[in-house]
Amino acid sequence: MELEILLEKYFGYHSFKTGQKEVITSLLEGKHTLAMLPTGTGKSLCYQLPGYILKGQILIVSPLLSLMQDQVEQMNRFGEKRVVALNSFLPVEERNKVLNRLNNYKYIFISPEMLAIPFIIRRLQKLTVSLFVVDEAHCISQWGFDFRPDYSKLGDIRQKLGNPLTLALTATATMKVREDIIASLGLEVVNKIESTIDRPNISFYVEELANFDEKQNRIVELVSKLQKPGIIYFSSKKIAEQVASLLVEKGICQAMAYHGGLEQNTRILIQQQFINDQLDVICATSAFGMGVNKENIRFIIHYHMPMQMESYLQEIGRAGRDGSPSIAILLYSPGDEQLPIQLAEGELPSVQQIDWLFQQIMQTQQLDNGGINLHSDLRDYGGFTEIQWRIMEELIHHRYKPDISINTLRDTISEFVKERIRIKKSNIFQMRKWIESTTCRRELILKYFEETLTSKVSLCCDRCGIHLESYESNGKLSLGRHSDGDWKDYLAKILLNSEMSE
DNA sequence: CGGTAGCAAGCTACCTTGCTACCGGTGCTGTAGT
Repeated sequence: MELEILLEKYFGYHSFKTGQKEVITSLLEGKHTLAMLPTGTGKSLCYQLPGYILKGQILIVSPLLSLMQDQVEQMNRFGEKRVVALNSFLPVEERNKVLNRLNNYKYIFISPEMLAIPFIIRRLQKLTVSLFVVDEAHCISQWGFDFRPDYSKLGDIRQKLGNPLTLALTATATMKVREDIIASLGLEVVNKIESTIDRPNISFYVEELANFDEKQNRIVELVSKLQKPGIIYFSSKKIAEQVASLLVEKGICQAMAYHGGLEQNTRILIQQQFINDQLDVICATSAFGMGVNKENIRFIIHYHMPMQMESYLQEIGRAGRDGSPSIAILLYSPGDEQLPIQLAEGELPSVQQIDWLFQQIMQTQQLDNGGINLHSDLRDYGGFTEIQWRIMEELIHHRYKPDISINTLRDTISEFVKERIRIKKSNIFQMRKWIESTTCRRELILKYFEETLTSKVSLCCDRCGIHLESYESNGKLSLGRHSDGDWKDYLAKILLNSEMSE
């Protein structure tokens, strides 16, 4: 009862959404908690409310600067001023001020990278962190092994902060990812609160097309007929821009491309315009989506397949937050899996590069108790990308021990890299298996997340095709991609049927 | 793997064809003074 009073007092809500109270109760009982709650169920309340009960600071690890800024602004609007985002947005002078009076803040948002800086940890150690929160905790597993290695240091940091009570929040995590999160954070006993990942109002549709041109034409067709707004996902910044221009030139919709290559301000502007309904369609790379709270997204089209089922689920999960019927369409051409495979291989250093680097180390460097000193010239000569080089630095630093030989070190690192590529390829293969499968797509996704489908939804997927079959039996329409007008009618019928079934 | 940019050869006088090399996604970040 007491929790409801706090909820009303500080947030103005009368009742909790699914899972919130359970998570908060678990934390207040002192249990480390892994909460898997669907997006849009107010995950941030799960750490904000305990802040009014627990003494000391709430430290929230967040993956994106923009996400932190949003949270801080939102909390300020709710009247909570003791909030700060400790990151590189904060000018140095101000950052020092904040660091000198951290005690005045109740909620501290921080990136894993900043959290890895010894100077920052020393400051944080002076506080009493009563709750350590990892927001979007699947990033530990998705990014921690290579792209953002600081994600894998959170366990050490937790320990340095005195093993505080911990909350890991995510919307999509397989059993394996949940295990990664728990192991990486060094948690022993964990209370898991999990809700289904199924989104019954999102239908699945996979369509095979011969090539690039067909895909492009199909996108034009689909976007002109589908109810908007929507997002189209690409694995290439250039193609995202091309398609956005094409859609605008043809007068089909207000579209803009969104990817990591754009200026930070431009990105914020485009996202805002989309949220405010000034844009119908975003042609995006995987950079788009985290923290986008838009209720009425009606379709998600995949021009390229994502690199794993988790990413796919996260991306399509941005549709239909309002509960109305929405559709996820994936366009596939044979051989599409080659692009993600190339991306996966290119992210990690190759075995050849590793061998070369260790040759250089053996020829030119002396080992001392400080470990291996890597000269940055080697990066350029060895043709390492920024990410590959950082992975090498991390691995060498992390796995070097004075009592192992340099050859052993090289071999362990090579093995690690090979294993990572094997896992990534297997994720891509899983994705392709789903695309090619002839059975119910929803059932397969749930199976992938170790869930079973309990009740069949009326608008499921192209494989279930209940509505499609009944449609065809009228002898008029089919969902073939050659039937221009039919598609619109088909969707109209989908929407009508679902309204009736509600 | 598949698309494309850039260049050279081939064929005929400006355009086509063919070869090669290359690219493809996600984000964070301490500083100054001794």
